Amino acid sequence: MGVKERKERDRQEMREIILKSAYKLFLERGFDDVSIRNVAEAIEYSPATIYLYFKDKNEIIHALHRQAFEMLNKQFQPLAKIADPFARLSEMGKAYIKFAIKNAEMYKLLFIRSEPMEHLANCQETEWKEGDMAFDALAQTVAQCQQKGYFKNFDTHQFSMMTWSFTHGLCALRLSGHLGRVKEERESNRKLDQIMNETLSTFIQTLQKLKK
Amino acid sequence: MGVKERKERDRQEMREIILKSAYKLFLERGFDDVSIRNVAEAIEYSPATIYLYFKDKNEIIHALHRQAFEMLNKQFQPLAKIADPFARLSEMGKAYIKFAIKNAEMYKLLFIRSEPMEHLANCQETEWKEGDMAFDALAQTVAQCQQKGYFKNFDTHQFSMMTWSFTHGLCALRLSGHLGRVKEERESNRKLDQIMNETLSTFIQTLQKLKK
DNA sequence: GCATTTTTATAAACACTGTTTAGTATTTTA
DNA sequence: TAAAATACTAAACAGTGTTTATAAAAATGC
Repeated sequence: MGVKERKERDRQEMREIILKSAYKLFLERGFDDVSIRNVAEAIEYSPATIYLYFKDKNEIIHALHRQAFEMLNKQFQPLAKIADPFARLSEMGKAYIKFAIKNAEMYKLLFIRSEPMEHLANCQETEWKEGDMAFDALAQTVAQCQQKGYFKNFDTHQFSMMTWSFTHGLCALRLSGHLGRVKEERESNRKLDQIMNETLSTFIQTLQKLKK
Repeated sequence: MGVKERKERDRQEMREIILKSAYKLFLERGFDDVSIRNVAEAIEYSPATIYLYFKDKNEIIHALHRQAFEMLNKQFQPLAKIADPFARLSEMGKAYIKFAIKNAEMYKLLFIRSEPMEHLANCQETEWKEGDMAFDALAQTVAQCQQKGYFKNFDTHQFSMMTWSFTHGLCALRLSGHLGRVKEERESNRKLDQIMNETLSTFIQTLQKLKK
């Protein structure tokens, strides 16, 4: 009588196959240039079959969104062992930027696209575990910095929001192509990666001076 | 023999009509939900006619992109009369955020969408007057702050990049719907506008402490 | 003024998109 | 083995950006 269980396993397996294929195609061609038909062709099923396993394209997006968040959180895990919280904060910034550059399409999915957030809102999900986990890692580090005397008289949450806004802004400008269009960067022959590192350094320097 | 001149005027007029209609529809429905056919219907011409005046949809986007930049630069103009450069910098941040919230679709066009930048690259345009103007307004203010003793030992350009990254990041997170999904913000009943202002304040405070 | 060339506009088509429906195989259950 | 449930798909629907062939209108040359 394990039929139902096996069917459920098969179902999840098929979902995984679809997601894996979609993920691969998204990385290759970018998000907007992959259609349901492309995914169907890749897994050698008809387009309609996809809709037996996912409500619509947004549900696929959202599933990948969760996976991408797990990837990002994994990038942060090794940094937990850095004892000095300020050094850790700095390395988190670097890791964040590195992730955004290396996984551009995934980063867009995580933080730039509106669809995943809209899907979340449509599902009436009030929680958002993956997102909270990533932000908490930042907020905790900020809190520990404050315990060590940095950023005194700042609200921990507000301060964390600020650092996230900065780092995201830098990544977003890079991925949208705006960074390379700034006059100074156009005319210099510095690589975009270098520009980003320098801008991050400027921010870290700024924070460093806040140690009372 | 002024026929050619009149025809050129008519041509520009038609381009304006198309742009005006497209702009209106974009504001109403958002960018992705307006098709060439919608624009054509609004101006009571066939879709193919649009292609006699614009190479493709991207050229329309780019034309609106330029107009949006002029709008943004106009928002900054009144701030030029603020004598204290630090106060001006602060007000520029506020004006920037206000613009992003009030003209969400235009902001997306300006700084989030990749298409306008891609179009710029495809045209082999090396210059970017509108963009430079906006950034220069920021860089000049930063430079004047430095003359007054703020942000000493920082590179003007790097520092300007940092402030832009922060402000853009904040706006981008808001417009993509991520801001309202942060745990603390979910659970508080503060308005998103208020959150943004508080985060900006935190940033301004941070900068203020950099006055040697 | 009339024929010829140039310009302007469009209907229809092309190759796509996400998604739904109706119908056919296959598998499970009774 | 017959009935019910499940898995799958071909075809269609309504839309997208864009191109092409064709018809109407306007400007030009004689």
